[in-house]
Amino acid sequence: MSQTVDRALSILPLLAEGPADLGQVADRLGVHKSTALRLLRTLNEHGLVYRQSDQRYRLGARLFALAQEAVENLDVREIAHPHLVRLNESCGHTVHLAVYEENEVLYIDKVESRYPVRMYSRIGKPVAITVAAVAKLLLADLPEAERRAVAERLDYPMYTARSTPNAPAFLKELATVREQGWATDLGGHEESINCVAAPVRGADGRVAAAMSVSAPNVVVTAEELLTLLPLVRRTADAISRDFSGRAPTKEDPKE
Amino acid sequence: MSQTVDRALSILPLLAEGPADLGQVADRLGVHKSTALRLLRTLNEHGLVYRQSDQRYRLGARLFALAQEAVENLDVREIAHPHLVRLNESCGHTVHLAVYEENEVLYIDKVESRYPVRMYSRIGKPVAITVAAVAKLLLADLPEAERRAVAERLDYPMYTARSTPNAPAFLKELATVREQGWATDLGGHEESINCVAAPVRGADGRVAAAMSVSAPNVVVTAEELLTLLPLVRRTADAISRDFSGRAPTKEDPKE
DNA sequence: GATCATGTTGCATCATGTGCAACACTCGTT
DNA sequence: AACGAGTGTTGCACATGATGCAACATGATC
Repeated sequence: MSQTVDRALSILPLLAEGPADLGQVADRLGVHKSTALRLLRTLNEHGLVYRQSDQRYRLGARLFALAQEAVENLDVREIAHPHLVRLNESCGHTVHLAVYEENEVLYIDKVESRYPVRMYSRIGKPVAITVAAVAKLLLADLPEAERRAVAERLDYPMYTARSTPNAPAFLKELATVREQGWATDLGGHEESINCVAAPVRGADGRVAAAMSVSAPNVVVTAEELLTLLPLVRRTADAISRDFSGRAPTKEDPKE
Repeated sequence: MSQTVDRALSILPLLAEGPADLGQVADRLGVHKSTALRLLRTLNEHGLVYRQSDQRYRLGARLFALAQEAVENLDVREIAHPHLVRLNESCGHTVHLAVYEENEVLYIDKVESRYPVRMYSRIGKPVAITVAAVAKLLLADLPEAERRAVAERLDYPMYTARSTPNAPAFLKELATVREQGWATDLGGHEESINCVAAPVRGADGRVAAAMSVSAPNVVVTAEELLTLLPLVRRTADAISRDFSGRAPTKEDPKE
């Protein structure tokens, strides 16, 4: 669309791989050094790119700040947070909130387990989309055609023996999830970790987000974790009510 | 420098305030709607901006992913992490790692407290620069002139009665910190929270990062927390050794 | 069904971004 | 010291590509 901006933005993922100097950037963009220089300068002025002491460029601090502000401003997140905390208080395990956006599912909130053995994850980190319970819920709600399309173009890494192996298996699983209105991940991502998840729906009934409770085998067995399902579903429903009750993506409280 | 890119990037902070529609964006940029549209489209293609169901734009998912990758790739962070974990295991409190970059100090790593009462903070979030112990260490090491300049242009919000009130007081504090090689924040940000911090130095002796241990009054008193100082300093020194031993910002292991 | 607000497209104009070539600078080499 | 390789930087002439306009589409409101 806009060539200049397109080039400038292409620099970001490139730098995400690691610091690079002017020449490398110019080469990989396929432009003259002077052009790359001007683009980098502009990015630098906006704080998206930082020039370190050895003159190489890397991603800048403003990027974090922007991502921060963005995540803080998500309506669902704000509404859901207190519920997640309460759920964590009553069961003690790690609680996640995730949304789907253009082929990615990502965690937008997390309340840490109170047990010493924790699960690795981070807000903003893309989720293992083919196995995570929250991902199943979010994808299961997509329109038939899109769901198929997404399923087809995904990779199916075998994190463990229980990982979803391929697109047909995934679609089958999505159908089940869609049917029952909740999802699990029993050791599909990490051998010893299980999750149960439930959907948060907006005013239009579409799944707007998904929340899950995760715990390692060493703390509770899968069966024990499943006994939490009603509680998880109740929490998700409560969030849905709060979320769809007011500001159904439409009007903003302020401005 | 590059007008088009400059305009496009100006959209990001604007959207960080909250979702906006095409008209609003065009107005605030001072350009024609069609121009704003093309810029937004380009941003959208790169995933930095997302178009929500009501047609308004907001910051997109790729932004998080980028910030994630960027933070994962920071050399200091990678090297420091195991040390931070070990420190957390031996004292149980929240451990932070922070760096300075262009007028901002931000947390780049964190190990959560094992106590139920936790401190609010998040990786990527800019730190209260005038009071945080880590900020003092990072700023204290800047060259005289820059330190002065930064101190002058900062705001000095009075979070509590113990917050640093103004530039002269801040510079005085920085001098002390520089002298003694460690820093504290005793209720300067949140009334009930205290921190002790120590610097991580690169091969050139400059402060490359700073780490801190934080705990609320209800868990340990300020005096008790101060007894951890030697341990914190030893940890920071260990990180410094690891960090300056190899890859002192110069050559990259790979490529 | 008329009116308004908003998003979208095609196009002519010329401002802007482009690559080039020359220059500055820092290293490491002899 | 002098040299040369590698890299970052500047000024400039050219034409590409970004711009605003005006016309069209869409959909909400009355």
